[in-house]
Amino acid sequence: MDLTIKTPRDFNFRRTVLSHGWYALLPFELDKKSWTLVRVLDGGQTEPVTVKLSSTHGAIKVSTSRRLGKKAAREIERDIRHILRLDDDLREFYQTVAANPEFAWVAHQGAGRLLRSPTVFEDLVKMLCTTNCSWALTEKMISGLVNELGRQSSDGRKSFPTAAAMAQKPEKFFRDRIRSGYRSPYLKELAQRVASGSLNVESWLTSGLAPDELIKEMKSVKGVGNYAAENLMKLIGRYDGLALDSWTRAQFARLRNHGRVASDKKISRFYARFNSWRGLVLWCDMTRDWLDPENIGK
DNA sequence: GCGTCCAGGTCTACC
DNA sequence: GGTAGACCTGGACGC
Repeated sequence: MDLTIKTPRDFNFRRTVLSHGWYALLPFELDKKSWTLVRVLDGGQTEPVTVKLSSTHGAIKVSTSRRLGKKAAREIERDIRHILRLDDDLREFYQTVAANPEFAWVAHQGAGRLLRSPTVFEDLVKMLCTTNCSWALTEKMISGLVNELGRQSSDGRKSFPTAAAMAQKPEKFFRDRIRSGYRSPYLKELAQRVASGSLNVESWLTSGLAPDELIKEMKSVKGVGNYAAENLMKLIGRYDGLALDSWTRAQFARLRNHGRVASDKKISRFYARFNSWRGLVLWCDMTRDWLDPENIGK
C-alpha cells in the first residue's frame, strides 16, 4: 500500500535522514543506493508495520508492508511526520543562518531537521547507548534490544521494544545478551519508571519547563549527563545546548581551530551569536560534509 | 596471544 | 563545586 505525504518547501529528505547516526540504528535502515529509509513502526494495538520512505517531488512516498485502515494510516503518517520533523517551523532558524554568509548554506540546503524516533523513550534509550563507547558497540546494543525484544512486522523485521517489554527483563539480560555493561541497571530502571508511569518522557515534547529545569529532569535518569540531555533537547526541538562530546570537540578543532584543541568556552563563544539556535548551528556546521555534494538537494 | 588504550560520558566519593 | 577514579565493551595497536 502506498501513501504520499507532502513536505514543507524547505525540507531536504537526504539532509534529514543523514542528519546524525540514528538512520543506522535499528529499527531504522537506510538503502543508500535507492535512497530509501526503512523503518518498523509499532502502534501497539496491531501487528507492526514496516514503511519504506523515499523522496519524490515535494513529498514523501511511503510504501507499507501491509494494507492499512484509515485510522492506522493516519497513525503511520503522524509517526512519519514526527520522525522527519515535517511540522517543525524552521523559518526563524533559516533567517538567522542566512544572515551569516558563512552559514547561509544551511538554509539553502534545508539542513537542520534532526531525524528522531517515534517516541522520546526510544531516543532516550539510544542516547544512553551512545555514551562512553564506540559507535560499533552502540549498534550492537541497539540491534540486540530490537532483535531480542521487538515485535515482528509482516515482513519479518522487528520494532523497537516498548518500555514494558524491557522492564520485564532482569538486569542480567541486559548485561549478558545486550552487552550493555554498566548501563544495564540504568536501562532496566528507566524502562521500569516509564512502564509504571512514574516518569512520562513523552511529555517532554510539549513541556512548558524552562530549559534548565527540563535538563534537570532528564538528568534524573541514571546514565544521562550533559551530553545525553543536551542531545535529547535537540530532538525535542530545543537548541540552546551545544551537546559537546569528544567527536564534536575534535571536529571543531579540525574545522574551526586549525587542528588545535579548543576549550569548551571558546566553542561556546563561537556559536553564541546564534542565541537559542546555537546548538543546531553547531551541529550543522560540524556535519556539513556528511552529504556528498552531488547528492545535495535531492 | 597478550596487554594497553580509547571511543560521540556518567556516577560517586572525596576534598 | 570541583575533580579523580571506576565503570563495561570491543576494536585497534604495539610488542
